[in-house]
Amino acid sequence: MEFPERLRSLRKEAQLSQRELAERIRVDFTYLSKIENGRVEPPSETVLKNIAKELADVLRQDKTDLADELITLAGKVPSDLAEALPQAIRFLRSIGTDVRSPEEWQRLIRDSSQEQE
Amino acid sequence: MEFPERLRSLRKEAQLSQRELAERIRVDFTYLSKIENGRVEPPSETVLKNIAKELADVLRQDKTDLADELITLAGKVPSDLAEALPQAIRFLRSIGTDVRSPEEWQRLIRDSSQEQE
DNA sequence: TTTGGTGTTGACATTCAACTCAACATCTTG
DNA sequence: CAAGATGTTGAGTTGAATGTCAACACCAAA
Repeated sequence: MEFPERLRSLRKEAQLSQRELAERIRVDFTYLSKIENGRVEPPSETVLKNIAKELADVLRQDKTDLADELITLAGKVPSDLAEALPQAIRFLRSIGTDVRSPEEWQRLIRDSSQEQE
Repeated sequence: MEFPERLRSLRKEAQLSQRELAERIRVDFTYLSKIENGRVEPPSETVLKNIAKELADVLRQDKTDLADELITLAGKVPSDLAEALPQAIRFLRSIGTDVRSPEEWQRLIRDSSQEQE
């Protein structure tokens, strides 16, 4: 699911109108509408975090996890994670991972989940 | 070493003047000066890649590696890597890595280098 | 001492992300 | 139908990112 649909889905799950959610996160509600319709780019990390906070609150989910989901779905990199990334890239290269290949990540996920069986 | 000094160092290593490098990457040479003096933010990923290409060419280094070094030093995330990142985050979480902790990355690097001994 | 090569600076230009605002459409329920 | 709640759209705003341009300073060699 892409970002706009995911956001709308979460908002409805939380049973909030665009106006309600928008007021809580202090943006104009018409902006939310455009976001949910993909008429504009996903919002800033700040707004995404605010959204995640409110929704996680209502839905009793983990705030950080939800923020990361939304931020990465939005095609961005959580800024605090970005700070750790130079290290991360070096590490992944050192173990021979092609850090640019989603397929390879898929494979790693499969491998690691099998280890736990 | 921070980005500005690293860039100047590489440029000198390649024995290029600011004007020479700037012309090759098609930006104004005064912009390079400001970058090397930290008077402005590091340039866009596009410019960084162009810089990496020229310098890697002269210095006979790997273009992608140099680009990644410069881009991450500049506090940015290589855009093609960013695309793989949602997968990456899920994987790293699945094996219990705190993806926000540079110290943890350090530890992983140490561990993996020991494995190879 | 002036000339050519180099680097620095301040002021400005341009573009774009990230919104707001006013107006309108639609839905629904008494 | 009327009226409140909800959602959509187009046009405009604003500040930050990403540069350019003109001017000047420095230095080494001819």
